[in-house]
Amino acid sequence: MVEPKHPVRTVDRSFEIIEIVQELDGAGVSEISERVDIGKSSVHNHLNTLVNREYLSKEGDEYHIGISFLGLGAYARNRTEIYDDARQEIDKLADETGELANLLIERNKMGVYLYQTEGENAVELDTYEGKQVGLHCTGLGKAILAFRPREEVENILDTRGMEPLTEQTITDRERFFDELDEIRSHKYAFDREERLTGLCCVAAPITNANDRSVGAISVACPIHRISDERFYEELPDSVLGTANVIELKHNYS
Amino acid sequence: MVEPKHPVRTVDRSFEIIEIVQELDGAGVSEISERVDIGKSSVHNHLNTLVNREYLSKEGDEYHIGISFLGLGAYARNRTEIYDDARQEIDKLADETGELANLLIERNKMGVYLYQTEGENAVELDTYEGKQVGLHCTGLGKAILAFRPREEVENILDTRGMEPLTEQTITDRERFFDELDEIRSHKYAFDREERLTGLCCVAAPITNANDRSVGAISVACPIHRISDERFYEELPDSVLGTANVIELKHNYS
DNA sequence: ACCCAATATTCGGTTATCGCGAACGCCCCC
DNA sequence: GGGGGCGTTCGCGATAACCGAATATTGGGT
Repeated sequence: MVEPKHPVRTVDRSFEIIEIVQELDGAGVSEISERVDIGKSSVHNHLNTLVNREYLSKEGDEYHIGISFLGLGAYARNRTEIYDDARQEIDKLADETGELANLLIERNKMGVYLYQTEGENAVELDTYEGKQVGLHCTGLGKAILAFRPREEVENILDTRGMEPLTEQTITDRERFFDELDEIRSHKYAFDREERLTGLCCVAAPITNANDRSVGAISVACPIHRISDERFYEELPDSVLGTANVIELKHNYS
Repeated sequence: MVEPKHPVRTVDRSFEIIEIVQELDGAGVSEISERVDIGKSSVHNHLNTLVNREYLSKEGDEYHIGISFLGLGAYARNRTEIYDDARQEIDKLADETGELANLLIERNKMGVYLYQTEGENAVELDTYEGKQVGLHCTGLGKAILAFRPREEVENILDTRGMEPLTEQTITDRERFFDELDEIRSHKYAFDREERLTGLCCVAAPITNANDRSVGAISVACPIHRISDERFYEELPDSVLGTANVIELKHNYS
């Protein structure tokens, strides 16, 4: 997390370009050149170097993210502790509930969606595998933080802040810790429009033998389509059950 | 596919380092330095620049592939024509057959595994999402090539060669084209230990409205566990059925 | 069919910076 | 407690990354 003493600027520039290509959903030389404030010729060299290595693809005059990143990404995901143990169970959870089921882990003080499966009636969302979100504003993130030492949570909030994404996002630190206490006692967390207006979810942590969270799972659904009973009883049951199975797999095999 | 006139060497070096970190499944400075033939100090600067951008992670004295690549990889996968249409059907196929079901596309004259799901009795394999393989040596690859113009296939074979991976890999070009004819007439392909000894699979192309393949799906299983009837009749039925559903989704929605 | 504008691409000179090698510091293992 | 193998820091010199202008290419409008 420490700034390198001698950063390789050229590499920084290249990844900046890659990230811009993703953000813009494909872009040409001139457009990128303006954005990164590097001359067109230089941008051109970067782009072609990356195309040559197949990390970008060139489609007409637009450059796009190449499929080679998938190999690296899937590899990184497989290296995580819980992906393999959780995957099938998430599928089942989505199947049972008909909703969108998710798996999130913490990495570098951020939440990273590792996997998601859409049930029959799943909402269409802005989440995708690999997407990073602040830990303070999702049920998943709260579930993870509830099973981390307070000082670690403080440290995460200090670094990443508590930017509100909706009117419901918790921004008061003391209230946030109260909520974590609550979550710790039930072993599941609710999210009522804290990250996205209209969206609610029920999440549960996956903890290891030392009662430290290694990730969290959730079911998400539109708030206007769900009864109180389902939200406060059925879904927590399903999510807790699934979390339990994953924990068993993870800790005793 | 053309060598850039003015490659950005520093970027090349960085990606070489990244690829070595993946190959070695995590590595330290010295080990990498020897492999890429760049001084330790320089490798160190590259590594820390990448860690800073969270594309690598540092675990003790070992550097590892970072989860950030997953965002780029998943993004690239979602941009493909058929991933979204195929995913659920592949799941069903794995469920029905109990075996390992795969989705492959062609990119840059190579086969890229986009998705795979393990059924109940699935073999453990060396494939993972994002993995690239030669198109000539898998059932999936042959299914794709069977529905491409001959000159395009020639071009692919010229570029990527026909390196044999097992004793069964087809290396004779005329025999290969005969096989493609055969595949074209049935709309499915067999692979009997052509890529991996002991492994067989049944594959079918996904074609678009112009009868050009946009990908292929398959079921893979160990050759010693399967009866002739299942291999030559049941599995082709399932695979063809699934391919058909995917084609409908893809072409008419 | 033509032209014009916008974009991608090429090329040579300049200077930032990348990589080297030596020195330092650290930790583990003998 | 010492030695060998690491990772890390630092300053110098050569390299190659960047810039800007010139050239090629593409597409759209009349």
